[in-house]
Amino acid sequence: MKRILIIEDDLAILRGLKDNLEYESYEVLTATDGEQGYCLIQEKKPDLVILDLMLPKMSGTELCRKVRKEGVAIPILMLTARGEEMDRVMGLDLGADDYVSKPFSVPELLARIRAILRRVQKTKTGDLPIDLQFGDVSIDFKCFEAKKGNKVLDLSRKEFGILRLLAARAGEVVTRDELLDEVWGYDQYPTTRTVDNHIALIRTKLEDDPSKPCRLITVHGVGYKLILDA
Amino acid sequence: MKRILIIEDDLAILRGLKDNLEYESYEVLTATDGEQGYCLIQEKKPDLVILDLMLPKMSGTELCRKVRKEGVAIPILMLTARGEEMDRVMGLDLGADDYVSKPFSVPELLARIRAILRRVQKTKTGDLPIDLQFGDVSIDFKCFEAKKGNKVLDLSRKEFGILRLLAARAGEVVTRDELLDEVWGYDQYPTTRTVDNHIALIRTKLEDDPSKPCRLITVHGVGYKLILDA
DNA sequence: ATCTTTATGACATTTTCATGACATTTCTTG
DNA sequence: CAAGAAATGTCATGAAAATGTCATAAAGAT
Repeated sequence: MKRILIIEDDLAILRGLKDNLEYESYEVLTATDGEQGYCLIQEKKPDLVILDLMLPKMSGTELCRKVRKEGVAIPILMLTARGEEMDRVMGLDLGADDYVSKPFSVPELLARIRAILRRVQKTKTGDLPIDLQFGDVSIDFKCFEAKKGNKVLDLSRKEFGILRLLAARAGEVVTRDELLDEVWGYDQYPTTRTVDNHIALIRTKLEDDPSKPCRLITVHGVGYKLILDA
Repeated sequence: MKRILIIEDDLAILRGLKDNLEYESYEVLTATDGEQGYCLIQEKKPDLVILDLMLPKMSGTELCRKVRKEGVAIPILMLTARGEEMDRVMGLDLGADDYVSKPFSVPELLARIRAILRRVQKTKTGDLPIDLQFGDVSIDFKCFEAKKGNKVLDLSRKEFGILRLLAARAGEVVTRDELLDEVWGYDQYPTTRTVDNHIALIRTKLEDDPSKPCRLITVHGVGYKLILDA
């Protein structure tokens, strides 16, 4: 679940936002002044900060700059009053990721939050491989394309996901539970047997001899691993 | 060099602005009524428009709305008289990027112009393509024209928008949510099914066999992608 | 007003997925 | 080494989810 920190001194707005965000099932932290907010960023490492520009103790401007100076990359969404505030925020290049003018529409704010989180997510999966190649198999995770020799393989979303995780940890053994958590997510609970079935299906698609797998190896009692160089 | 169009019927103000902007080494175009201004926007594609609210032939309000309706994203800075006008502009969301009240300070105006241009620079979604060509289809996003073979296709604004985003990331899969955010914007909330319908419609227009798409490909569970070379 | 564009919903179709039964393999333990 | 237990492979099946298709209605433009 994503954790969002709201830093806002207007209690009405703060309350309204908190309720809305919690309803969207985000975990919400709140602060009513800059210093408190700064501490919470350090301590709780939220996934996103909603930051009012005008704040007691430390202004949003100052806070934003300070946080960025420390190299913290947490996405920040600025709340600003209409008019002059707006270009001051953008103009000063504070490093905010987006901004919304008060009074704002809640659905729009939610949409922007989703968009920011999605962008971050995308750059974060940068640790995961974009391309994968072994033997005569090549996979492009960005385009969702896979080929064996010059034959196009038809892989499903889950299959791409499984391969991507295995590839990210090529050679290592990955347990079924890890696969379930990463590929399926925490809100779904299929059995570990489901994983086996998917693995078997992937084997039929990209092993030379699916009954004698030499890429997708079973480690009995532990999990599976992907062998790139063979 | 950035090109700025000033639309203003008060010749004294017009002249003053032009001189100042040219001194700042912008390329300056001028118009003294709404219609003329509208034509110049189409023809010269300025990087920014400074628009007086009260104009002969076509008011700034009207012009602004019209331009935005056509999907033109050129940044607009509104000039308004003090008082009620301002509220009216702010209240009606015309789609202007900023407002300055007369009488204005020149340095402030210049600062705002810089801020807007910087902002636009940044948010310009990567570099969206101007032209697109694949198979017997060619699309000119600048002129909003599309042809298949020698037949003119009439694509709607949304359809152009969708194709443009897909083209900007040709080959990659683009999710429905990304399409909704980029093409529709954050202030509208159609369902993801709406995207499907638009895709289907586009297919009928530019696929050879819409029931067997080979350009606009569905990636089940993920999104759509555009294949240029096939 | 008339015509286009757009959004939405119903329904059909396709794809993906989870599950369980049974076979096979691997491991363990005597 | 053998037998049983546990883990895994294999396959078929039904359900669920995603998408295609079409009709309709609202919104917007001319």
